[in-house]
Amino acid sequence: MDASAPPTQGVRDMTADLYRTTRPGLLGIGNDGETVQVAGWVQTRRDHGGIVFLDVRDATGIVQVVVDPEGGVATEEVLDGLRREYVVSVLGVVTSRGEDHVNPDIPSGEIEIVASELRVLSPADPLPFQLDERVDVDEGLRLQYRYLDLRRPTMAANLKARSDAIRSMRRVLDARGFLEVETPTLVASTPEGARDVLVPSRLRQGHFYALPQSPQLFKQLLMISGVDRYFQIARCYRDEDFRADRQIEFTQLDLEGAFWGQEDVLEVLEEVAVEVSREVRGVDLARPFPRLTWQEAMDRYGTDKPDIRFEMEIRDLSAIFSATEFKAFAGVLGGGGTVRGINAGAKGLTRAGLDGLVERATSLGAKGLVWMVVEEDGSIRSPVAKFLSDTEQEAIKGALNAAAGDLLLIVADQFRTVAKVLGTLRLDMGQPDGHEELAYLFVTDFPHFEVTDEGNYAPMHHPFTAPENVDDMIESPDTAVSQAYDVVLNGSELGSGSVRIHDPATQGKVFEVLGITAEDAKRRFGWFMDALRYGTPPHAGFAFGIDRMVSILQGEPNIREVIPFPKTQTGSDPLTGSPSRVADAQLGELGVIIAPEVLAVWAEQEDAE
RNA sequence: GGGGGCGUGGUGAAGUCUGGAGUUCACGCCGGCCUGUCAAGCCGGAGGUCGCGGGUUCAAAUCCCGUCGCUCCCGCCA
Repeated sequence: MDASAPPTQGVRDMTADLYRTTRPGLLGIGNDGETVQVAGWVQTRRDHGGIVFLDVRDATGIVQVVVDPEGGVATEEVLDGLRREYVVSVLGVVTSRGEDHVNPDIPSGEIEIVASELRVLSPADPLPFQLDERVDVDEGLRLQYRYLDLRRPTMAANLKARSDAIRSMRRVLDARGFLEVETPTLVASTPEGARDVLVPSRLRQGHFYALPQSPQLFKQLLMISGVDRYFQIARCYRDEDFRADRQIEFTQLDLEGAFWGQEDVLEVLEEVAVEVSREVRGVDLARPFPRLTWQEAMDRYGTDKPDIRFEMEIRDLSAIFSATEFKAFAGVLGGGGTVRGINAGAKGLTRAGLDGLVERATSLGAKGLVWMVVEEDGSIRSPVAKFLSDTEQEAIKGALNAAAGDLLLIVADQFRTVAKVLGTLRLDMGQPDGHEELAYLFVTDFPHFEVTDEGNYAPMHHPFTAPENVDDMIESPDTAVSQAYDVVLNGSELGSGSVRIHDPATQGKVFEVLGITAEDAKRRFGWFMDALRYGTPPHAGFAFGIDRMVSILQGEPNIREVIPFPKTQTGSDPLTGSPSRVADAQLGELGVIIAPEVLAVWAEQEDAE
C-alpha cells in the first residue's frame, strides 16, 4: 500500500490482505464522509464503558477512532483485549467531530474515524517503559529496547531530521556535479592518528584489515583517477574512548574536489550547511559565515572551536603587569608566559562557588586562578588584591570593561594552558543551554604541527595536508601554518579539511619533519607516494560530522539521540549484546587465540556468578 | 589510565547526609464502574534480592570496602 494512494471509496468489508487505504496523518476535514481503512499502533484507549476512543498512530501521525457500541462492529472480546501498542487495522467513515469536540493539539483533530470494523493485526505485551515524554528513561533500558524508543515522537523526528539532512546534502552536491563514490570499509591499518578497529583475515591468518578512520587516501586516489568532484556518506571508525559527541563508528559527509583551493571548499561547505539548516530547522542563515584564524580563535576564545553565540572574550593583561610587584604574575611573565582574563559578568557566587572555580581551573592544568569581584564602590575584592597596585587594579577593570558586581577571572601561565583554562571557564560561565541560535564559523590557518609529549612533531590535521609555505614548514615547524580549516557550530567541531599535498617531493618533506624515514614512508605509504607521481591534480576537501551536525540542529545533548542504534560509553550494544565472545572454531579459522590473562579474567567472572 | 554523578515494585522520583518495620508520590499494569474523551475520570488491587558481593552494627536502601552497569569530564580522538 502506498502512502499517496487516494482513499478508496466504497470499501465495505475488511479483507485479509488489505491493511489500509490511507494514513492517520493525511486525514483532515477535507476527507469528511469518506470510507477509509487505516492501520497503526494503539497509542491510547479511552474506554467510557460504552463508547471507546482509540488514538491510532503510524509514522504520519495520529487519528482518533471511535468505537460506538451501537455500531456493533468490533466484538467485545476484541475491544476488551486492546492494549497500548497493539497493531490494528480499522475500517470506518471519516466524520467531522463538530465544534465542541475538536482537538487542536493534533493535525487530524477536526475529524475522527467512526469504526465499522476493527481487526487486531498483532498484540503487544506491556512495555518495559512508557513511550510518552513525561519521564527520562534510563538510557541503557532505552538502548535495550531501541525499537520501542524509536517509536517516541522525538526519536522519530530525529530519524527524519537525519534523513532530511542527508538528502539535502545529496541535493546540493548533485546540483554541483559531484560523483558519489563508495570506498572500501576493509582497509590497511595506518598506525598514525586514532587507534584502528581491526578485523582479522581468514585467508591470510595473522593479518588484519582496519576499518577506515576516514576515506582520506581513497578520495585522494579518486582525484588522481580523474574524478572531478567526489562525495560520500561515509561510515568511519576510531577506537578511542567515547564522549557525548564521539562513538566508535560515526558518519561523515566526505567530499573532495580537483583543481580546488581553500575558497572552493569553503563555498561548498557553506552552501551545504545553509541548505541542511534550512531543511532541518527552517532558518535562513546569513552568508558568508564568520571566519577566524586559529590564532585569533585561541587568543579571543581559548579554543579552536569557539562558541561565538556569546562574548565574554579573553583579554591579554600581560602589559598591565609588566612591572608588577605580584610575584606569581611576575614569575610567569619572566618565564615567557602570559596573563589573561575574562569578565564572567555578575555571577553573585558564594565563597564556596569561587573556590569551586579555582578547583576547576586547577583540574584543567592551571597552577591557580585569580578571581576578583568588583564591589559597588568600584574596589576589588580578591585574595590577591593586596598585592596589586591601584593602577593595576584600575587597568584590569578597564581592560575587562568591568562594572560593579562583575566577576573577573585571571590566569597566568604559558599560552596553551591559559587558553585552555580560560576557554573552558568561559564555556562554564556563559555557554547557552540549548541550540536555539545557530552560529557557524570557519577557523582557518591552523598550525601545521603540534609537538608530542615525546618531543616529536605530529600533524595537527593529517600528514597529507599542504603547508602554507614549504620552506617555512621545513625551517620552522613550530610556527608553520597549514592550509587546514574547520567548520564550527555552536562550539562544536563539525568537521575539518585541508588543501592536500599533490606533489610527491613536498609529501616526502612532510614525512621528514614528522620523523618518518624515507624507508618507513615507502613501506607504509609507498603505494600512495607512487600514485602521486602519475599526474596529480591540486585538490582539497573536507569531512562533515553528520551525527554532530544533526544532534545540534535537533537540540540534542549527545549524538546517540540521532544515531538509530548507538553503542554505550563502554562500546557495547545492550540490544544485540555486541561485542560478544565467539566460538573457538571461529577463532581457529582466523588463527586467533585469546590471551591467557583474558581467559583468567573470564574464569573469575564466571566464579563470581 | 584518572576524576565526578547515578543505580529503590514495570517506569520516573523522594527516602541515603543524620542507621531503627520496604515507607511515600506520579505514571504504568490488573479488576470494577462509567456513552464524547483528548496523556479521559472515579473506586479497588497486585507488584520489591533498595544493582551485586563482602564488612561494621543489636539493627544497613542508608556507613565502609570491593565489583558490575549507565553517564559526564580529563587524558586520548592524524
